[in-house]
Amino acid sequence: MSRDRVELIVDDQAFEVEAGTPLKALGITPPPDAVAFTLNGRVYDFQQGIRDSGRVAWLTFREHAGREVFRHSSAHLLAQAVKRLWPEAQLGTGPATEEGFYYDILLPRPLGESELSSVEEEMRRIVQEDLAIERLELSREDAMALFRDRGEGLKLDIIARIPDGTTISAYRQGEFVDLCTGPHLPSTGRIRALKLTGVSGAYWRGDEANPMLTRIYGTSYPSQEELDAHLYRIEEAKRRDHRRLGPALGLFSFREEAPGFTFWHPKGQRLYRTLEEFSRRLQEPRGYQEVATPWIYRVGLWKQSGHWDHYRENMFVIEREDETLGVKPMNCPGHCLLFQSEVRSYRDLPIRYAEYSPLSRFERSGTLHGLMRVRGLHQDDAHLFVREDQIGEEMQGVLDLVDHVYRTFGMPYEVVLSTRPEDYMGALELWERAESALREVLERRGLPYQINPGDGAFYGPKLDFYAVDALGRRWQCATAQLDFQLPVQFDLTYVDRDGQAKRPVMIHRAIMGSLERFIGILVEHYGGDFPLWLAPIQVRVIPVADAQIPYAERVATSLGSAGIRAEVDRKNQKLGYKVREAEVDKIPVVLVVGRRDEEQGTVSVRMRPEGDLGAHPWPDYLEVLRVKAAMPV
RNA sequence: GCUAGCGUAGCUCAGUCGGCAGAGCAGCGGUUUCGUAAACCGCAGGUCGUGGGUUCGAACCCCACCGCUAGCUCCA
Repeated sequence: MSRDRVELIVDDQAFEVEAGTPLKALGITPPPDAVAFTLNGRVYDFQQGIRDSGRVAWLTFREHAGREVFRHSSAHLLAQAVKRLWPEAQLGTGPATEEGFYYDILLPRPLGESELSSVEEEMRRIVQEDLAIERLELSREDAMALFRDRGEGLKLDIIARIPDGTTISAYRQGEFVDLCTGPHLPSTGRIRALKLTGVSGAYWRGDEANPMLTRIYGTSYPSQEELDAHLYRIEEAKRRDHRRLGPALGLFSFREEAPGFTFWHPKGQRLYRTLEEFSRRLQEPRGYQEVATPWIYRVGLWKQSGHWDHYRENMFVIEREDETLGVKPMNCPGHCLLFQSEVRSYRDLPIRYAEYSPLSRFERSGTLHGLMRVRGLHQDDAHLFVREDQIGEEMQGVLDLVDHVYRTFGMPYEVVLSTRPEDYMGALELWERAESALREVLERRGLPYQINPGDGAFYGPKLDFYAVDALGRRWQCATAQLDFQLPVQFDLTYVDRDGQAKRPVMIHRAIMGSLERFIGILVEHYGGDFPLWLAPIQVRVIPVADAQIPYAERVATSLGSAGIRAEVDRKNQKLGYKVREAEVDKIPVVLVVGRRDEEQGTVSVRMRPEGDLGAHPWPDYLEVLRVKAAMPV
C-alpha cells in the first residue's frame, strides 16, 4: 500500500481510499447517536481528512471524547447566537468542560444573567434550523482575511500564534464561521437540550494583565431527560452545600466582621474536636509526637525559610517597634527550629512532629469560599525528619495513613505527583532525586497516579491526594511533600554512625489537610448525616410526656458516662413533633421513653435512616450503642 | 485583587409606580401531657448591609464602601 492510501475498517466493511479523504465521502451512514469516531486513538469528525489506517470506532455522547465534541459544538452554537444578537461582539475561545462548555466573548456591553434566556432562545432557534456544520481548511492569508473581514480581532491574535506548517481550519454553520481545529458534530440539530448556566469574567488568555472578557457558561445534552438529570444533580449539590447546612445544623457560621474566619458553634466544635482526636489516636501509635510552636516570628525566620520570597503575598504581616513580624501560614519553620534545639543522632530518626495549631493565610478576598477556602485554618500537620535511606519506608507509612483515613470516610482517592515549578529553590539534582523517590514509592505500592508538571511546592515535589465524595466531586485534601531545601536553609544535621554530620530530609504531610476544609467536605459528602462516631449529638432522648423527663435524664446521664454525646429534648410538644425535629436535625439515634418504657425498663430506639426499631431493654442497649459509636481507629 | 450579580426579622422569602415594613418557620408566654416527621391560642422580633446624595417623601433612584455568590487570577 502506498503512503498516500489508507485502509479503513468501518463496521466490518473494508475501504481503501486516498489519504485525506473524509469519512463522509465513503457513502457510509454512521449510527444515529454517533457524534464522531476514533481511529488509532485520534478523534475525527465525519469531515476531517483521514491520514491513518485502522478500524473506525464510533463515538457517542456516552464516551468522554464524544461528549467533548458535543459540548464543543454547543459552544459554537452559543457563539453564533451571541453574534446574531450582538454582531460587533468578538469571539475569544470556547472549549468544552467536564460538565458543559463556555465561550469567552468581548461584548460591546456587560451581560447580566437575566439576559441569558434571550441568548438561549436564539440558540434553540439555530438548533431548529438544523444547520449543517461544515469544515473549511484555509491558508494563513485566507484565514487572516476571513476573520479580519468578520471583525474578529481576538481570532487574528490566535492565528498569529499558530506555528507555520499547521493546517488552519474553521467550521461554518449558516452565516457563522469560527476558527477551530474541530472535531465537530455534523449539524446543529443534534443539540436537543441545552441550558446557559451563568456568566462571569475571565481574562483573555488567563492573564491578569489582559482585558477581561465575558464568559458565558452552559451545558447541553442529546435529550431533555439527560439535561433534567444534570440539573437535578446541581440541585442536590446545592441542598448539601456546607454553607447552608453548616449553619442550619448549628455547626458554624461566618460574620462580615471577620471575613475568612470561622465561628465554631458548640456542635461544630465537637465535630472538629472529634476529628482532631481521631487524628491523634491514629498518629500516636505510629510514632508521631505532638508539639506546639509559636505562631508569630520575626521576619528573619521567614526570610531564612524562603517564605518571604515565595509566600509573602499570603502572609499576615505585623509592623511593631521598627520590627517586622509574620504570623505563621505553616508550621515547617517552627519544626525546623525545634529539630535544631538538640544534637540529633542517626538513632533518633525519624522524628515525627505533629501540630494542630492555628495557621493564618492572607487569601485574596475574591477567593474565599465557606470553609473550603479560609484565612484562619488548622491542619492535621506533621513534619518528618528522616535519613535519606528512610524516605521510602516513611512515605509508605504516610500512604498507609491516607488510605486508612479515606477508607474510614468512604471516599476513594486519586493521587497526583506534582513536579518542579518555575520558581523552585535549590539544586536541580536534588529535585530530580526527590521526584524519582516519590515515583518509586508509588510504583512499589502499585498505586496509579497522574503527573502534574510544574505544580510542586517551591521547596520540593509533592504527592497530592484527591478525595472523591458522594457526589463524585474531587477535593484536594491530603498532601505529602518531600523537602531537601529547608534542611539546607536551616542547616539541619544529625550525627551519623561514622560521627559525621549529615543532612536529614524533611517530609511535610497532612492527611485531612485543613480541618476546616475537611469538615466542609464531610458535611457535603454525608449531606449532614454524619456517621454515629462523628455526629456532634449522637443520641437524643425524647420523653413522650413531661412525666418521663426524669427517666429520660437518667438514660442520658448513663449515655454520657459511657462517653456518648447525648441530650434530652425537654420541649413541651407532642412526640411526633419532637421526632420530626430530631430527623430534621439529623440526630443519628433517638431514644423515645414513655410510660411503658419506664415501667418495663426499656428505651424505644429510632435510628437514621432505618426508623423505628422498637423497644430494647435498658441499660443493656447502652453496650450496643457504645460499640456502634466507637471511633474507627 | 478583577468581571458580573446579590444583600429586607435567627432562617426562607414577599414588598406594585418612590407614599405607614409583611408572611411562614424558628423564638418567647399560655393551654394541652400526648407512643414515632409539624397540637391550639397569643406575644415579641427590623439602623431594609454601611455611609453619602437626589426628592416634600427612599427598602425602591444615583455614588462610594463592606460582605456574600459565580467565575478569573492565586492556592505552600
